[in-house]
Amino acid sequence: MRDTTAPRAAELRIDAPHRELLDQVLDKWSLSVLNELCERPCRFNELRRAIPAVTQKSLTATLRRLERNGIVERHVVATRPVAVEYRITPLGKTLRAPIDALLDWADAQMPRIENARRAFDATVE
Amino acid sequence: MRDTTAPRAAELRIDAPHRELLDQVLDKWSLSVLNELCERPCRFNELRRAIPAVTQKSLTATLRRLERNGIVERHVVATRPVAVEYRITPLGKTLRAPIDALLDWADAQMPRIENARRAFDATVE
DNA sequence: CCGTATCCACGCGGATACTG
DNA sequence: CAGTATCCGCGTGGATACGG
Repeated sequence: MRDTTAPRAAELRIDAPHRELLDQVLDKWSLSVLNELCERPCRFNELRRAIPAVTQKSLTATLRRLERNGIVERHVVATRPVAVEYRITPLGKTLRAPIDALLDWADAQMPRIENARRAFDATVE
Repeated sequence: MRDTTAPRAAELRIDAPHRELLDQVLDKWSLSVLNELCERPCRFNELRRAIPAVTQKSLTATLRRLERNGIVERHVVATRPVAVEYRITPLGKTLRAPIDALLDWADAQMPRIENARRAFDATVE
């Protein structure tokens, strides 16, 4: 919680580490992956099926990035062939609330946004 | 507001329009711009000075995108030379809360994230 | 099943120069 | 002052093929 008593704002600095973190955590496929893993642990190919548009390469990259940031865990079960299960971590769960806030915002404001886009596109034609 | 009465999760769909909207609103420079404009209306070059790392081209693009989505307004004062003032709109202000939630999360969890990164990088070396 | 390796196209964003 | 125009490198992400 940042200081809300300060009359001046300006303390809302978006520095490089912040930006980088948000980029890693909010990138193209992360939200979908997080969404799935918030419900249940998933195998790699379960995730692929749940998110049909993602390629294998991108899904691997997304999972590695989230793992590196401590958002998901990777569990390898040494069967033949191997089974790999991905789970959300406690740290990852703390991301749920702010992401939900963002998605709620998007849901709520989407009509106004679309109006604004139409209006803008009309003036520029 | 999504339906919070549903016991099941899985309703947290991230579809293409959602992703596109978030991409437009959370892109590389938008947070910094929004941050400035939440405090006060700004001229173009005021914004450049406030965000030294942004190029003219990128700042223009960011402002156009935000304007198109109804997040900021552009006011041209017909002096010589022209003055252009950018302001946040009421719609834009509704973005503040979810973005703050995200930045608060980043502030709070940054140490844990950095630990996770070090641990991960150590195992992979 | 769960990846890695390779190739390639495309678009973003920076640098620079110029204009009303 | 507030942009537009142009060029260009570089990373990201898709397609495809192969490996443990």
